[in-house]
Amino acid sequence: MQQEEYMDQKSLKVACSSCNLRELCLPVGLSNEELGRLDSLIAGRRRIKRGETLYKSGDSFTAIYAIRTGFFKTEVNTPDGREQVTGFQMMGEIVGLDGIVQDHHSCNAIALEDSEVCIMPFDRIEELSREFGTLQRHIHKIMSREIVRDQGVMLILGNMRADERLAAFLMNLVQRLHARGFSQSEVILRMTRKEIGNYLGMQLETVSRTFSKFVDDGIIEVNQRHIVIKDTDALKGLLSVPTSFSCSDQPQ
Amino acid sequence: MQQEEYMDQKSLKVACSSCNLRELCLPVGLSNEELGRLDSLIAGRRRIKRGETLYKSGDSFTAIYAIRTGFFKTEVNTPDGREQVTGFQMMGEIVGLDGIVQDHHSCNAIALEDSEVCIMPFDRIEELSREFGTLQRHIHKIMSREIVRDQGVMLILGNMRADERLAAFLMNLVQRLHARGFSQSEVILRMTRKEIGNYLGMQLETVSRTFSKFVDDGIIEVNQRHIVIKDTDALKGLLSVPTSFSCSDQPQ
DNA sequence: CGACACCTTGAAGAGGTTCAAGAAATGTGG
DNA sequence: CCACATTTCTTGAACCTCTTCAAGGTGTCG
Repeated sequence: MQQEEYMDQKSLKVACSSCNLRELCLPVGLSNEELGRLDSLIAGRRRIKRGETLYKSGDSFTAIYAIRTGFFKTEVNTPDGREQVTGFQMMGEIVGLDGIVQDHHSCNAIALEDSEVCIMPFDRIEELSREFGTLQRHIHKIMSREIVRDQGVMLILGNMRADERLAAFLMNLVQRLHARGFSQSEVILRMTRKEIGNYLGMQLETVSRTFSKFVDDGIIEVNQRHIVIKDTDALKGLLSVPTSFSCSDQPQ
Repeated sequence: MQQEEYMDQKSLKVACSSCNLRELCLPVGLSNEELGRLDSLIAGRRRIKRGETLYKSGDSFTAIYAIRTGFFKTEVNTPDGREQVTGFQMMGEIVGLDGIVQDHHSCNAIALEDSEVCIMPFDRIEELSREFGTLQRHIHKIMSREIVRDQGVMLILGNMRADERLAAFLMNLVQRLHARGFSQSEVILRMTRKEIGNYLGMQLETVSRTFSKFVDDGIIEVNQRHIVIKDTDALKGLLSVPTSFSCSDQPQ
């Protein structure tokens, strides 16, 4: 099942220095020399098919992963069968940081579409971090960003009503996609209503109904998973807070 | 207002090596030599009176703080006046990690009782981290622990009903206090019903009512902020998940 | 001792859940 | 490539948990 398809490093040119995500991923702000050294940090790549797990709760922690292509969700499970989606991750984003503290992962990372990740062994990261202050600082920022993102999710879950939650979710998604060169007003959702609802602390029926309400209000168009945002201001207005508060994206 | 009461480092013996929290705080697992060097990491201490802020959203980030005595809450604010309590921190725990990513803090840290913290300038931490792999790893674990804790809060906010949330909150609090040598069955709450409610995504009236229900069921005794847990199993039973899932505490 | 913040409890109401049914899309195997 | 099974999505209606509004009680601090 979990056949690890490690790629030959040379033949597939696994290199941050030539990756078109280098502005979004780990290497941000590194010098050319540092960037060259960084390439040695990638142990290889791995393809994960839709529905398969990159890692799951309890797996021993060895590496963090940079998403090259595709889309993931992370979820925590409880022994009594409940689960909570803790985030959706797209290309250029890093997953796996949850595993550091216990040397085992504490959540599952599941591909929502066929995906590919760069494998970055964590000892190697720590090693290089001791050498390069820039990389060290960058790793710290990535972890801090995750903490700040989580604060934003708590705000959504603790303070907002259904329509505000969904508006915040959509705005956040579109913003992150826009930073990657995609449309500011269109999204193809990679997750089901159920997964959205679980993430936002509501039932799938409520998600569906709220989408329908947005359509009635002329704010969006919905065709299954294809969402067109017709009135961005109205969507922002539902939050009445700057759209940055729950941004999982690279700020600096 | 924000008069920074830096203490003389020598006169007050600001030293991890002689701190009675060293088993819970930063120095965990360091050798004696490392521990000696670590002392140089503490730039001093600061006292924060009840109600005052250690740092607030927008403050420039210079240091993280180890709580020596007292109790804090962290909260994020939105421009439209809403706020969300993102955590309660007690002695031996670290606050301030939210500031790394933007070089400015993204939340407020407010003392819920007269408190004292150790100031640990972050450049100094990064410097020493490059030297000591043990410290480096430890910093990474602290940040990862915060991420895992936040996942637990998301689970509470996204999946649980009022009574489950409050039970989880109480269990978590008591557990962390127990690890610090306090009673396993008694707590003096340092926060108001309103703050508990805000943290748990419910109204203060619901918190109050749920406490009353627990009392009726013989699970706890309540005298204002003094809580006695009479039936730990019943409290755990309300969760039906191991009590570790939302633990903000030092696992390893 | 009085002012203020905090807590409790009741009653009415709203937002969201749950249950149910049907429609649409997707995937599978022949 | 089509037919069938399965998953996903939408919508309705009843119900329930939690919120909101209100009032009174309790504790605390100057």
